[in-house]
Amino acid sequence: MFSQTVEYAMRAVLALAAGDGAPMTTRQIAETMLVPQSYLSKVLQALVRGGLVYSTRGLKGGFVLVRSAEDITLLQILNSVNPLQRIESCPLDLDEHHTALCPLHRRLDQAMAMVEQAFSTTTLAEILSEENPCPTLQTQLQKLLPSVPEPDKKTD
Amino acid sequence: MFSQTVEYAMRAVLALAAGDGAPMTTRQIAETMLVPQSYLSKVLQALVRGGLVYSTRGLKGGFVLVRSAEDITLLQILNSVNPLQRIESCPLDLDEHHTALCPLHRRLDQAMAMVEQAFSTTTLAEILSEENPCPTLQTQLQKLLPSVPEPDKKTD
DNA sequence: AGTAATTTCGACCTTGATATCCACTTTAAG
DNA sequence: CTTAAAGTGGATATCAAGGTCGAAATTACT
Repeated sequence: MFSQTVEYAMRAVLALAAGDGAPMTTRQIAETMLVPQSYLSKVLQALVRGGLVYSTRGLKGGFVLVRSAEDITLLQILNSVNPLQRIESCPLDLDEHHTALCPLHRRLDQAMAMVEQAFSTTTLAEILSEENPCPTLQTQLQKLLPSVPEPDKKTD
Repeated sequence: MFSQTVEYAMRAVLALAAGDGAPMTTRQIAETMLVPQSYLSKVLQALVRGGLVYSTRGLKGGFVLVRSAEDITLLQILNSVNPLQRIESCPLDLDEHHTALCPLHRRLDQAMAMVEQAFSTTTLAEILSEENPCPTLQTQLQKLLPSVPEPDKKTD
């Protein structure tokens, strides 16, 4: 239901949010998040155009988040890459005179509204603060950024 | 978020449910639901393979619903055309040892779960029973099937 | 200042999936 | 046996996903 590009975009922004403030290069993001590097550069450009990340070229350049993790929602990421377009009017209705949707498209639109609602209330900070049962991400991040703390692991 | 094919499939099944029990031809469905006829035949085949509609060839042939409108959900239509695949395990986690999803994919999967839930509890009968503010569909249906009643229109 | 190294940016190219059309074959009714 | 239908396969177009490569920008080092 969500495209590969959306997956990559979310991983990329998550990587930036998880790191220290320093610019991350495409390669760094690609390696930590296991995303094809050459495609990631396009996704990142979409995020730049979407106003979510800022890019600086040249040595020590890379990508940084424009806002802090608390102010970035999943919906913003989705929208800068695959804008979620709600159903405005019933595609079956030729003359767009009335505002109400037919029952079918009301359901379809409601489904999208639910996703929109859920994603618009989920911030990156929220995601990062939850205990993270994805070991790969932590491992990759630690390889790259020694400042990132180890995950709270149950001492067994 | 939903493909064109899904749109067409839902329109087609809705057309069948709205008609009398007699087989409808691809052309009839295409004209009532404003779907490209030549593509619709492929969508209908997917619905046949999905077990939702039954087809008979030859003269007086066409498509009929296998079950009644009360027993067909939007999810079944979606699944026979674009199977909604939930996220089973975090794509970042190479070795699939643990069951829990990471926070990001938990959200993505929750979004799909909501859609799945909404679609699985919506039947065709439910959609048909609501007052229908989509005039085009009614008009087209009446052209084809005189037995279909006029929509409840406020007598003005 | 000049140059080399690093990195994004942008423009093409390939591949695969989706959407659409058309012609031919098969099936069934009369 | 004719005719009306679904079924099937192939041709085509468009879009998404991914790759390649060179140009432009920026920093660092003489």
